[in-house]
Amino acid sequence: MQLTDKEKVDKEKYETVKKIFTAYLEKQELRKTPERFAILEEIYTRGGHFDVESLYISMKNKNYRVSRATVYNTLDLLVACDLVTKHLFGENMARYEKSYGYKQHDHLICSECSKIMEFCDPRVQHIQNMVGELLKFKISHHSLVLYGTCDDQNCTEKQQKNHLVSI
Amino acid sequence: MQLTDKEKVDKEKYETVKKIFTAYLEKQELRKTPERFAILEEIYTRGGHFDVESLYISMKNKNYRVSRATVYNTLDLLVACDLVTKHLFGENMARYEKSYGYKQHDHLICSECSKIMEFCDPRVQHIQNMVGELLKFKISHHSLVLYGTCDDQNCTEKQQKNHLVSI
DNA sequence: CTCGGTGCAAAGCTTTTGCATCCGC
DNA sequence: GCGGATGCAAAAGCTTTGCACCGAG
Repeated sequence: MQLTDKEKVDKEKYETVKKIFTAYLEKQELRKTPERFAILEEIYTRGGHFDVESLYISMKNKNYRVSRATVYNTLDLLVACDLVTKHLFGENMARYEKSYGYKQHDHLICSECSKIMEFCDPRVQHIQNMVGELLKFKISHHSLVLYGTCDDQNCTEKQQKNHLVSI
Repeated sequence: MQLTDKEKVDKEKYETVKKIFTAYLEKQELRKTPERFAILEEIYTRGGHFDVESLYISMKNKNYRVSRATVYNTLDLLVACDLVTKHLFGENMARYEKSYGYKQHDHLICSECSKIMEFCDPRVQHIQNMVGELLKFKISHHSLVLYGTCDDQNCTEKQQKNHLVSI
């Protein structure tokens, strides 16, 4: 079977994160189970932001035998070793995002069509450093989300939730 | 009964927000029910951040007959007319905060003891404006939360969740 | 009098937990 | 083979919904 360029890149990236995850599991004396790697692979070969249920469904659709419990458990491990980032975008549900090899960024969400966009601004880091020093906090990470409505022609049409696009 | 200075200020502030809420209800052609005002009063006479359950319990303890459904419904209205702000601080539960007469601020949360602190930095507003223009979004609001650990002597002792302090 | 709002309880949804079984080490 | 990890299902926790009744306009 022929792979597209994008699929090749994803596959290579997966090989790298697999090594990182393996090292993490060994250091923490956790077992290298096939489920854990299957979940990591699924995350790194699919695109953009996702929630637990859609990841679970994707794997079920591929006839992979996993349980929600294992998905939740593995996501916690992946967040702990910085391969995945967890977001709470004002919904009552967590969203996740692969984070290895992607530069730090923040999010902008359309309240109408739920489109998610990303942006970088170094000032966020400056604020984080300054406020941490001022209030004597060791800041580990931050979450900046801008909420608004986008200009998209399509926006008002597709009011469907969970329709996600990244730039 | 004698009121303290702080209680007087709270009472005066409540009179103001009561007018704002009344105007909002009239404009939206919603009914001015006693429950709605009782909830508003409870919020503006108690301090800091709160969650739905603690607000509900507070009112129950005062023998006020309310239902959780009404609390949720009224909070939505108060958020809609900008008298209350809703936050999702990375817990699976919403936190609320009275917002009339308080200047815009962002939050800093201690991952160990759940202490919540507040800070202001005008650069956040600048970032919001710039990014909105750049990506063609009409930004309505934002959420910036810094996560870390505080220096407090007490911090590691009181690992209890939900212990909140504001500055 | 009308019908929007309320209280109560049941249902919904995401996430966590308990337990028997499985399999990495 | 031991003990951590898994799958499944049940439970937990926050929020929403359905329905009969109440009361604001």
